[in-house]
Amino acid sequence: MASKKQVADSKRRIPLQARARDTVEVIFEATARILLREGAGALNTNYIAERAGISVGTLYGYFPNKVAILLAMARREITRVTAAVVRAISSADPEADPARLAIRALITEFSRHRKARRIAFQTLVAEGFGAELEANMDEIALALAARTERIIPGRREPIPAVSVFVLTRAVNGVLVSAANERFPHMGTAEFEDELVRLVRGFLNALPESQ
Amino acid sequence: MASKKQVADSKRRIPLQARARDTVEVIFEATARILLREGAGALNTNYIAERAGISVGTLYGYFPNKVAILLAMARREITRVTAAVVRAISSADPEADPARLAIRALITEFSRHRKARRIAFQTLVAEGFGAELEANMDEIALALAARTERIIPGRREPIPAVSVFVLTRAVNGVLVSAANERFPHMGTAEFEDELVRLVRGFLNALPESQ
Amino acid sequence: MASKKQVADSKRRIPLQARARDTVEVIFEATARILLREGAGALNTNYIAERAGISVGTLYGYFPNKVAILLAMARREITRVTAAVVRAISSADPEADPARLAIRALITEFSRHRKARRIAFQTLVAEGFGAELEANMDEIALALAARTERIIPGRREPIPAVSVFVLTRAVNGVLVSAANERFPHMGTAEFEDELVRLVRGFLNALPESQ
Amino acid sequence: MASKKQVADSKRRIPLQARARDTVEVIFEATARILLREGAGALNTNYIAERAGISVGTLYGYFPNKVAILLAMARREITRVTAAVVRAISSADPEADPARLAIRALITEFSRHRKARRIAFQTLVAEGFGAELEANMDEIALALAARTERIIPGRREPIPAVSVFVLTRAVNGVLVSAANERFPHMGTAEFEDELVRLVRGFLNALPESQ
DNA sequence: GATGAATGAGAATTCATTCAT
DNA sequence: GATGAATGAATTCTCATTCAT
Repeated sequence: MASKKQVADSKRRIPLQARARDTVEVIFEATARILLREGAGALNTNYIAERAGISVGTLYGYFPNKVAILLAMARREITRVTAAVVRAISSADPEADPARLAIRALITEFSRHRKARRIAFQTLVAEGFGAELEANMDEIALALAARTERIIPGRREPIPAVSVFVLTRAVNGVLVSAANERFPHMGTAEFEDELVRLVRGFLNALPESQ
Repeated sequence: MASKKQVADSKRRIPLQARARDTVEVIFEATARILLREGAGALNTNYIAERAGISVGTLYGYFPNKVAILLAMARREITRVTAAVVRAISSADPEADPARLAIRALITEFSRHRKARRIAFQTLVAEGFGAELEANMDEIALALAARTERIIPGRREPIPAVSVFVLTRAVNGVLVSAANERFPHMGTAEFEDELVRLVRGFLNALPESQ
Repeated sequence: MASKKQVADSKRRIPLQARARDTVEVIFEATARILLREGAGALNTNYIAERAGISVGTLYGYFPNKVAILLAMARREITRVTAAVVRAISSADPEADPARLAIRALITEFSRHRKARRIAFQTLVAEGFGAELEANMDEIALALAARTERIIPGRREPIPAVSVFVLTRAVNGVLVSAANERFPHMGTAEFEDELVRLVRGFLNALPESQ
Repeated sequence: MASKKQVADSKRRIPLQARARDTVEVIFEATARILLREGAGALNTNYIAERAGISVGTLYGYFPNKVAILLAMARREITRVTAAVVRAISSADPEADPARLAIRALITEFSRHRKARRIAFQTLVAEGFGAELEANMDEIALALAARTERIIPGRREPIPAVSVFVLTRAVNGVLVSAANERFPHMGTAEFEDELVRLVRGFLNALPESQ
């Protein structure tokens, strides 16, 4: 790693055409595969290009530097997860428990790409881009908060920031660990139930919930 | 030419004598200081040795490579945290809530060395030794489980494995995030209360708790 | 960190294009020059690159390590010597003694590059590729054997394997020693005569030479 | 390799006592084993000491530097071979052919230690100590020359220097190759016969052999 | 005499990035 | 747009040798 320059390069071509989108995809896949199979230590731009079946020069046509690749991967992942959760909450059966819907969506998303995504995230945190990554959890929280009343019937005041922090990071922590440790119950109803219990238990224990 | 890298490690100086322990300590301190003040990108073996006031050769007498240093640091940290929590639960005032004692000890430990430890941990996970990290959480859980009755008055059956998993990883997730994101409430009573609420809320919601 | 050394060599630039051949040549020349003028102790990859007027990185694009350079040089040299001798035997005056032609060609070839080739050869043997060296002698012997009748007039049966071994290694031993010891008579007619005498004397002493 | 200093160190203790002789022996054995099993590239003083079961410090008590170890090994070997051959020529049945006796002794000696000795020699030649090593062959030649008349009945004039050179290096070359290539016929009567044929054939072909 | 931790100059090797084709 | 050879600063790692105990 130890990058020297990280100046955003605005004149890089934006992936608009199908070809360009393919190339980016191919780069992401190669990166994920290396991260997954050989670890962060084996990740380097020449190797990514080789595995992606393109030349380094081409790779640098799409990303200004190595960190940018990881950053783009992580951002896309974040966007995906957030969108999936928000969609789940919004579009679903109005009878259903929004917390459970959110958790179900999160479990589904976290089951994909597992390790590669985590390593991408970690690399980024190590490079100092952690803040951006955490922000998305608050976005999800926000979407849920908009339905506070449905989640905590009768409650009107917004949930305190500290509580939001604890709850979101708790859920995230469970999912990350489950993905990392290849937790065997990851996809089961039991696991979902436990996570829901975690959330509901916490919310029910909130004070002046009235 | 083309040396075959002798069995290695067997010839590594083993930290047994006082002098050796000092050297390892000095290497850890230098590593932590660099990580803290200059970031992971500035970490290299020559620099560690220089800051530690020893020669590179000596450093390589104790660790086979850079990653090994981080790994050793992470492992030591794990041992420390686990020990501190177990100690807190065991030795303390029998009136006190064991869950709160554990959380308080965890918060204290996670507040130390933040950045250095985080990078060491990330290395450990990135290199595929994540299992060790998780193992210690289960050790803590075990210590707590031994006091199930005190934590959940009246309950006799052991808490199910999935529940233990969810709870431990939830707490860990919150603490890791708080440390990583330099969460401003990290040391406050409010934060502790919220974490305790997370735990108690979950436990109280457990079924057939009788 | 801890890179796993990607499959390697597959990504090594393969000397096919004119440019690449030039680079390899330039590396060989620089290596030979250093060996010649400053000895094996002064040979290191950075220095080779510097003398070759290329960057170390480029050098590593063509050879995976220092030993590989010496190995490649030795192999090329083997090929050269063998080809020169075979050519001498085949294309020359039908009146001439093939044994003398072969010896003359060998002396000519062994007089070139002396030191550089010797070190390259030694490396090859020391690294366990000695068999290659020997293989070429057998190839020369084969070429000569095809002319057995011209060499030993009247003889029909092939020369026994042990005899071939002794004769080829004897000639090789003399030439190697002459090159290594900077034998002052190396280029003289007297030296050639003595070698021819060695060969002829041996052949004439062969039994059942009907 | 690439030693910087090679000043002979006269104040080194001379191996006189049994203990000292043992230590030297143990060092030689370790060196030979490494050379044999792992090649010249794996040879370093720390490793030799480790394999020899002594400390580096002790090793340096017996040899002033790394090259000195190889040199001592090679010298001892040379002395052995030379002595064995001279002994064979002198003490044996006066009826026997001295050339054959010498060759038989040489074969016996070359069958021992094979590769390790060769690598020691090569290393030394590469370090510039080749001349000394070659000298011994001339010593053997001298011992044989003293019996010229017995070897070439009737001849009085000494054999010319060039002829001596060719003959000694030829025999040496055959033996070295046989040892290196683990020539299967190394110990057979046939092999001995061929070598004798090489010598006798050459000698008989010498001019003015009145 | 033996020990082995420490030294540090020096050699090997990597990899992000550029740029001429 | 793509290519991939070239670059070289930066790092990792080695090992002969010393010397205090």
